[in-house]
Amino acid sequence: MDIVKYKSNDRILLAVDCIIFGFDGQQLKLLLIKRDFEPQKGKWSLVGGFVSKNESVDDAAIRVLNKLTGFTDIYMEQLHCFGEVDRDTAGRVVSIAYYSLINIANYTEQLADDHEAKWFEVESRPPLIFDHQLMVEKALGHLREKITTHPIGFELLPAKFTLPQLQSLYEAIYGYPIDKRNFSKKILSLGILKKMKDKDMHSSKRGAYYYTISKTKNILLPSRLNL
Amino acid sequence: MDIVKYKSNDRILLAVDCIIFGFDGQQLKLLLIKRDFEPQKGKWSLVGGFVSKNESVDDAAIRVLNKLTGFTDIYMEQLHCFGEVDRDTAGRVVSIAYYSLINIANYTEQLADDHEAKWFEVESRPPLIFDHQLMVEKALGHLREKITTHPIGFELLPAKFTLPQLQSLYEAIYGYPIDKRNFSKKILSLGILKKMKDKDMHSSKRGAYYYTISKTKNILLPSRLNL
DNA sequence: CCAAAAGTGTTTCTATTACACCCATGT
DNA sequence: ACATGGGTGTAATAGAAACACTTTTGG
Repeated sequence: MDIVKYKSNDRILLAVDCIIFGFDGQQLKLLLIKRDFEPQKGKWSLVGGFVSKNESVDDAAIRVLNKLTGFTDIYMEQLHCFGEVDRDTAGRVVSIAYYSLINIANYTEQLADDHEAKWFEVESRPPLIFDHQLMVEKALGHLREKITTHPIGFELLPAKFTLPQLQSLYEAIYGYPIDKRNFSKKILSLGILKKMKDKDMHSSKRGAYYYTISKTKNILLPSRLNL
Repeated sequence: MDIVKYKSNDRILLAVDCIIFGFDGQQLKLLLIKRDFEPQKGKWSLVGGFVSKNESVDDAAIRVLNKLTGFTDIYMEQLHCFGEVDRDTAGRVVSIAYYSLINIANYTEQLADDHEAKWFEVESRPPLIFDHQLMVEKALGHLREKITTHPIGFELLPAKFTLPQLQSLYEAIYGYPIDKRNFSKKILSLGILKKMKDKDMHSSKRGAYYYTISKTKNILLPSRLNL
């Protein structure tokens, strides 16, 4: 198969780990699993897995995420390669971290039970194994940056969402409150939201109009949001 | 040494590749080498090397760069992991790409000759092996983004530089001209440059004042440059 | 004295921020 | 009728962009 083979003996175990964000309407959440193998069995951990020889690293990340959630078509982005020699206590493993945004409503209790997975509020997450804390922190920073320059927040919400919901999401990610007049002005000025005729009547008596993201538009923001 | 060993057989060759940027006063340059081993021997390539089992991925990148340039203390940042199955025609190799900024003046002809290395203008670089083109494009995008939010441009210049030099650098990276009045206003307003008493008399009869970056200051920009 | 690059301010315009009241409805 | 969250506009401020002339000095 290979025409030339490299001589190096330093083959290394490659893993992917996935920082999975969700949003429950109030808070930014993180999906963690109870690790079911040694070392550190029983501790909370990001979802991960080894990259096999005949799959791309991206595919491995997709596979790992799909196994846990059953979803395909998940927003996922490579974050960083974590390559310290002793990051995994059981041997040399280099890990490529990905983060993904999923609509928490699609994630059932059943799925969580099957994998001993649990959603944690990001800010009060438990201790994690290895360098997974580092990964989460880095992912958070990236997410905050990304959401100000690209319209990815919608991935965390249902297909139909209200402006107050979207604003809560931004507030949860940024960690501070935003003026709602300025928020709606700016978000709507992007021209990527389409107002629906119907309203969400759950959150208030008056109801809040639903919006959808109009996929026809180019999803690159002209500038940063600066909220 | 290991308490627990993972069972996976899918150990993979891990490489690092380095996109090395330099600036000659006019143009943004890229340091490439003539590959001296198969496959693709004789083609232009980024500098790279395999990650050995007992060094971190970051250390491998530093080692590779140091071997080529002799420099330590180089600005270097991890870019992305390239993990397609067939990216390397000689076998499964996953590569972690780094980009680095070096002061081209410190790089001697001797060093270049020793490694069959050559500086190319970024915009007219030769065809590169494997997915190295992709890596360069991604690095360029990152560099453009990074230089608008962090004061890293100085890494490409000598310790003493003039404002016109710094502006040329930004222009080379952005690929378009900048108004010099707005540029100096903005750069100086950051408060991280220190004006020297002496001038660079090479570029004009009048001479241009030298500046240095005052390392005492925090090197995080308060905001983006937006030039 | 002239060519060539360095240096410097003001105005216009655009984007961001701050801020408060009315609306619709279920109870 | 009232409490609750939804929706909306304007004025002040700050930042970005556009723009042209004077200075210095080697040749």
